[in-house]
Amino acid sequence: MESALALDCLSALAHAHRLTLFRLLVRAGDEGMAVGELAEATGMAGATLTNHLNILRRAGLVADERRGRVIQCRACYPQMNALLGFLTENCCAGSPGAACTPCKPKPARSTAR
Amino acid sequence: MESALALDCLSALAHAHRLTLFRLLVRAGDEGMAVGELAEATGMAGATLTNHLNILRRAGLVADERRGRVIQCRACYPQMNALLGFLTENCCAGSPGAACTPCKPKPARSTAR
DNA sequence: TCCATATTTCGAGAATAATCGAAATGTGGA
DNA sequence: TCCACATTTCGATTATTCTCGAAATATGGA
Repeated sequence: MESALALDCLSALAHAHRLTLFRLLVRAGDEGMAVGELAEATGMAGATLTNHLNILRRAGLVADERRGRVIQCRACYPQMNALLGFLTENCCAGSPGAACTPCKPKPARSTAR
Repeated sequence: MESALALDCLSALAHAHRLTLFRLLVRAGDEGMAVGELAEATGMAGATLTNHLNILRRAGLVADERRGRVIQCRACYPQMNALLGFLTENCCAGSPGAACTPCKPKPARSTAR
């Protein structure tokens, strides 16, 4: 996966609503869920939902298919796997037995502004 | 990993400069890189760099340690792995032999506004 | 103690993203 | 053909994020 596409994927997932949508679809499996079902599950306004779905679609993380009047969405597992591969690429390079020491998130003092 | 932390991690990585920084650190291995080295490698202004590093630190993706006057940063592999685990959690649930059909990113017609 | 170096915080302006009502589009059925 | 339903696009407003100069803080050495 190219860096630009990885960035699209990460940006797509880096939003509470979109992460929720994506996870709903991941759990829904191959059958997926209709846009209307997603609207009902999340309580989002139609336009807002479409906006978020478009972002996920452009990133290749969600695919859809029209079934009559309904549009059925599903998660694109391969794209997600490609993203994971991109992130771990060259991981621990140069440090053979890399310690991979755990570290905790900082308590956030003045939040990046 | 909790959803809120995953969101922090994804948001942290969902920015070209921060993704570049993180990947530089991933490749640098356990030894990591000094803030000054990162500044030189990326050409970012000091304040901008600190801002981005803070975001990565708060997400727990980057840790650092002072060595004299220099602050040495390194990628936190375990946090990254936890993020990957979060994303694949419940993957393909409900669809035993899930097709995982590939799908291409949409060509982006009117870009989500 | 005083200075040079490394990095962070502050503060403000510019750019980008999120939200939603209303109007437009596409589809199936009467 | 005409209508109801599902979803998307348009347009404008509000909120958030990015960026960077300048000032502040921390450290080691003279």
